Amino acid sequence: VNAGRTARERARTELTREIKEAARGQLAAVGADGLSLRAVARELGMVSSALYRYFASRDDLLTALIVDGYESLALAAEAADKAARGAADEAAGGAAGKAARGAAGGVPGELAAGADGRPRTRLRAVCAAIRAWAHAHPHEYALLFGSPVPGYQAPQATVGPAARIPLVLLEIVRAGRAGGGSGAGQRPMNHGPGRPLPVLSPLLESQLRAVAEQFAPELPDHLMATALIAWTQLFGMLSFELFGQLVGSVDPSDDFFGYAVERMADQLDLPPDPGR
Amino acid sequence: VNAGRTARERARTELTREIKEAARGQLAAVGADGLSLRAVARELGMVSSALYRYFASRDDLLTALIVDGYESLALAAEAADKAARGAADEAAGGAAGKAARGAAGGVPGELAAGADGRPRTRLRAVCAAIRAWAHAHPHEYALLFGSPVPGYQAPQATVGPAARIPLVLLEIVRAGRAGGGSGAGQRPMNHGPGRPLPVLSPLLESQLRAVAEQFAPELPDHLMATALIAWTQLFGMLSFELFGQLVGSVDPSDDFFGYAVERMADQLDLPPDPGR
DNA sequence: TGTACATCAGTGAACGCGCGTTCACTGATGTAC
DNA sequence: TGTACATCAGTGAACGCGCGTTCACTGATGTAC
Repeated sequence: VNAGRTARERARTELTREIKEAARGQLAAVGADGLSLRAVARELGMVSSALYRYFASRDDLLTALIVDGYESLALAAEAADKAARGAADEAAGGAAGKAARGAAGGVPGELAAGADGRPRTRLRAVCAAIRAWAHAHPHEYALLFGSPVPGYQAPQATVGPAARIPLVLLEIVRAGRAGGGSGAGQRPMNHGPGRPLPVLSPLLESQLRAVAEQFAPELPDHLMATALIAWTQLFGMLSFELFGQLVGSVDPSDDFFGYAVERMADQLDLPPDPGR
Repeated sequence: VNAGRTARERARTELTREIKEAARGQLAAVGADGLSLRAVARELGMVSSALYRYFASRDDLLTALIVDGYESLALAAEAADKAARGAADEAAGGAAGKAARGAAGGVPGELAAGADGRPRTRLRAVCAAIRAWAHAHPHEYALLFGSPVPGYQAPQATVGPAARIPLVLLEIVRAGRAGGGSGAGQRPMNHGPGRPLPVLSPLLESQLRAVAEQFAPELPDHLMATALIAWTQLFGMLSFELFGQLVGSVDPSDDFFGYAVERMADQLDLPPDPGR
């Protein structure tokens, strides 16, 4: 595959990568608004106009960074899920497990300790991975989930990659419903003693169904809504943590985060840990 | 009070107000990073250097806008709560009600329809007010809760005003515990059938206690934690909504927001609506 | 294998812009006697 | 009530900076015959 590529082509992909890498460095140093083509060019020892051979404008470069960011975060989440899923796949050896391993190119040896494949374990792993990514790339996180860059309108290209992240969550919820050792997922959802769930408006119900039908058609509406709530909750916590809103209350917030994830798992009806 | 003030003094406070107003206009038009002293001065028909008589630097002006923003949002939340609380105060005529009215300078006539003073009603009103404020001032919202402005470090002055908002929430939770007509707040908190609450780590517990002791000492730890979760959840939803993360799922998100608030109320153990 | 032409990457200069902040100044407002 | 001085608001010019983007160009890489 690589043989057929000309020197020019290889140089081009290589430099495109290097430009984005330098831009990410800039991003980490000065934030999205401070990101300047000239600074990036300087760092690469090029003249600023040369960058226009690779990106049509500053906005184009930003878009590329955003897409890469979503992909990088999605990969981190998916990898964490795969690692947590691995052990159970191993034990079950079922078709689903094999398919998942095959698709993701899994290596049996790389399983994390304590990876038992249970949905709750997976949720913990995925949330921790997302949080770790956010902490490792705070400016990229801000670029993806913070205030929109003024004067920059995110093109359609960013929507697809962005959707991969909630998908991981939905998959876990689905597994929690199907697999649950204690049959927890089978009973009608309830979230408090003697307290019925709120009413779903027709509009909300149709919105939820539209989303569900693409990814998890068998999920009941209320569970789908709960997943959406969990999703916003997760990133709400991260934004508060990273943007300094929690200073003075639960800071450092590792334990609060962990606690909230457990509550989230309960809300999502994921079976509790065995032996409790 | 006003008589003792010199013409200079009055002109100064007036102009300070006008500058901030023009700056808020700028903010709404171009965002926080695009906010420029020169543009603000231009709008006021002044020369840019004149602004330095009122604000020592661009950062100082930004800080003032942030503080004003928190205050404006807190006022909106408090007013909504007061309106929802009003009816019950009227009926009960208790000391707490009178104190609240006195402190806030309440006017008996301005009660919203359906204001029954129940904690759940109050939560609904406050959440709706916060959301309305956010929608009315998206750039100010981004300034307060979005990515930090690069190169700008929020000074201590912004912490106090920021804390007023969660206080409103805590007050409602407290009322839900004390008042609950159905005695709902009295039983040990539970959030799912036969499912115990997650363990609170010692660190988290001490963090929660530290916060609680200032504002609501009698709140049990788990309820305090739930309030914190609700707080992050609320702003997580708003950020997703305003920053375009919900496009393609639950957009418009009015109904989703309403549903999430009901779930939040349930989590916070606020008594359900009568007749359900 | 060699030559002629087309494609492309990178250069360097330039355009036009707006920004935050400083500083010496003028003229108006306030204060003390 | 009037005068002398101090305080303060606003001016206008200037400093020094960095930015995104365009454009005509040179020289290297690729391609077709």
